[in-house]
Amino acid sequence: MNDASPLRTDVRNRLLAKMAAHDWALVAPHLESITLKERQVVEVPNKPITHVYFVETGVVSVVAVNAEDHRIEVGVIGKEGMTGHPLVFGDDRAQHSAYMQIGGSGRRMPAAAFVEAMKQSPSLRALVLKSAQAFMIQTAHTALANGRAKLEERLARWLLMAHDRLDSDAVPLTHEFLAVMLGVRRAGVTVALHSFERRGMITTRRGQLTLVNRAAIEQVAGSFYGIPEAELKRLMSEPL
Amino acid sequence: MNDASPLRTDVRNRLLAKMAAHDWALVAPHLESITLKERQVVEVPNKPITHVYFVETGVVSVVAVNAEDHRIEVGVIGKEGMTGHPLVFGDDRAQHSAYMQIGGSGRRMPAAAFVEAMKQSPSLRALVLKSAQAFMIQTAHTALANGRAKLEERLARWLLMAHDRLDSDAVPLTHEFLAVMLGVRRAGVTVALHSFERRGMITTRRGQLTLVNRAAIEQVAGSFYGIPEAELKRLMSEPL
DNA sequence: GTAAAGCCGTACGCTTCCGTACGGAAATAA
DNA sequence: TTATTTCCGTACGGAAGCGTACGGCTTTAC
Repeated sequence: MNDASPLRTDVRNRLLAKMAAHDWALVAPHLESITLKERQVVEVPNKPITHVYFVETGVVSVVAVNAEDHRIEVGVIGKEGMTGHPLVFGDDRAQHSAYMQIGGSGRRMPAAAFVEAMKQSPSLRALVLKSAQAFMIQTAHTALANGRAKLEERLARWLLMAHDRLDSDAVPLTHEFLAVMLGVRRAGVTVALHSFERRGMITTRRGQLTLVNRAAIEQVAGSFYGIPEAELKRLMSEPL
Repeated sequence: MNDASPLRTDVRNRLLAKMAAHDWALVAPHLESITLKERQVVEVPNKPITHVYFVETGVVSVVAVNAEDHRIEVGVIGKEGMTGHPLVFGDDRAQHSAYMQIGGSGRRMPAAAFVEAMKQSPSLRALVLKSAQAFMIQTAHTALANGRAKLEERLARWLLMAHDRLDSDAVPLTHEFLAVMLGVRRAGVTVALHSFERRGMITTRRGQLTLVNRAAIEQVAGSFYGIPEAELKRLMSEPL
């Protein structure tokens, strides 16, 4: 498997990195490096997907919304994955809202080019299907956490998922946005983060918090964290 | 599209019914009619999937479970769909627990035969991908309901989803099982169902409830019900 | 027919989290 | 600098739902 193509040396997205050489050759010409600013919208519900984003730094929030504007995050995407899963299923439009929750950078390619590449390569299809499956598992466990976990457990889970996708221990987010993602009160997040800080698990300052004791946070999240991560690892370490 | 093959006349599963003739020809020889008793286990977490089930009557619950045995239903499957979605993604094992929540009947085929048929037919792949996507949308909205809806709203949503998949207005389930699926107390379900009954929305008797005013139940569920159903319709009415 | 098991109705105290709101501190804009 | 906005800390009453439990009714098993 030759993946020593010059352009690939600085690819940090794990899907792009894992692609077979011939799939990379299919995809690379259409890739565009792009900075992803926080709050930048990536997908709009019921609108056609314009690009597939391969995140390299930063975190995308995928947020389900209903007719009464109730909303909640159903999953996050970072350097381990890609946006635009509906394309993988043969659909052309997004179901959920998706936007950069934490700014960063990545590559993107037009949806049409992605669909064309999928059509041409079974191995590429296999790879992106695994990515979609990993995301689906994440969504299922989000449903589990939403239904059964307490605020602190869910918040800890979210911090761990963000941490997994960042290169630093700092999470540049306001309480307000954490609250929106979890579907809880802003004030509730403030109190919970305070508790975490008092217990030496994080430090905080305006608009940012920093993990300082990940193990303790894992303990709070308990078994609500871990399965999607283990499954992702399994899926991505399997041979194509 | 010739779908007048003799065996197809009594096919009530919508996926099987929608298959192109050549896909049906690929699948049919491996199908086995089967009765699906309530509580019958269909998939076990982390175990290989043995069969794909095309439900014709009855309802399958797909339940996510974590290491501490917290569990919650992440989706239901009836005559509109199939079990064994991980196979569609190229995986051979189940992530979640799946079992007949309401008994019925259907057809099943061995997982290996299903995988082989998928390999041979792009149109079959396209169809089952749509089914998987529809289920994924359902899971996302379950996550939304779990995080933001009240018990009554969630219960109403569940009753509607079950009703959509049954041929009668009767739902043969105990409060206990409804509670397990929603991840709430059995007593909470009892009280909520009482309220529904007082409001003339359902009638109840031991181990069974009957919808009598579906519109009223839809009103309780509000916008937590409907999007996955609309999306399913859209996906299944699209050309392949 | 009697016993056992399963299911439902109800209750009480308690935890969690909501809705709302207000003031102050920090950052940003003018 | 000053004004404005954003963000955070805190508070209070209240709603929702939990854990637990007990008793009675219904169905099933023997």
